[in-house]
Amino acid sequence: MSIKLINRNTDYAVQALCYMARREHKHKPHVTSVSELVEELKVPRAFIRKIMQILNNESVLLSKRGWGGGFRLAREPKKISLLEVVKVFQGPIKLSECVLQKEACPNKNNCFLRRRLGTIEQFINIQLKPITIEGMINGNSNVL
Amino acid sequence: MSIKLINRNTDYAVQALCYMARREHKHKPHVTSVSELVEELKVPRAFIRKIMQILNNESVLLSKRGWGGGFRLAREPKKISLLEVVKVFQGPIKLSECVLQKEACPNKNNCFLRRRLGTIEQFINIQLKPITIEGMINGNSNVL
DNA sequence: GACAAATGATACCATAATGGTATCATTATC
DNA sequence: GATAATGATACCATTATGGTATCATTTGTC
Repeated sequence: MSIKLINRNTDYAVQALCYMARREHKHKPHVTSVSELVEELKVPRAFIRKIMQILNNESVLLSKRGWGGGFRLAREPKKISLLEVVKVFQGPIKLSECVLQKEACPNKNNCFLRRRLGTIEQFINIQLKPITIEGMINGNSNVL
Repeated sequence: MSIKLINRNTDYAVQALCYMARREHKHKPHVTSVSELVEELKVPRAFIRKIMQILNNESVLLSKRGWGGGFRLAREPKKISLLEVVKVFQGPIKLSECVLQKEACPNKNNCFLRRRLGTIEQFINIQLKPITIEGMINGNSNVL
């Protein structure tokens, strides 16, 4: 029990995207199948499959069906951000939501708190946005 | 579905603590019963009761049993921080945990990511620490 | 065209976390 | 002793998370 920002979906998704980006770097137009991912990343087949389908629906990936099919990155790795992936699987980062219970907050404590949470929220977004798949496979931070 | 930093437990706890701090400010040694909180804050009785018990066990409150009993703040409002309350109900803020799946991360993407998450983690702690119950009832930020 | 290899869509399931209730025991005051 | 409070704890319902399974569809190869 501890607050977390990245769950298994997101984690696997990022791993898959990084793997595909590395692959693409070598042999240009590489189509990656779920089977390949399972072998390489040692992740549960059915689960990663669902994740890939979601990424496809969200236009992060392109898919090709049938024999020799699989997935490809829909964009350059430097144009896919961690923040985007997080949002796909865990929704937007809206820390302040929680405080406005049922009705709008009656006392202004909450409003004060909400401002502060807003600051944190903004910071997280700023920190995560510049982290791209490309940045991750190169291990450089771009910013830090 | 959206990432959140404060859940209902924490929210109710903060509301109760703020109420008690305000009360104490007027009539010095005020003992607050669960019944009073239920009336004032309109929160479910059994639930807030459990929350108060936890805060008591964690030395945020002192309790008095029997007739005329109830709870009092164990410390001055300015010495009770939001961060402390969050930790009691939601555990420490450890955003980086998630990434180190099962075994230690095999590739250094993760390590890079972890550093960045560490930065965010630190920021959240720095932002939340100076927010005290006193600060909240006065509506001033102390820092911002 | 038949077959096989892939994804598309979607329903399902198990476990844990969250939000909330209930009960019995104990303590303290009147 | 009655009553008003907390202490401890077990329980329950709903939702989120992590993961599986199934059937339909597409597509390349023979």
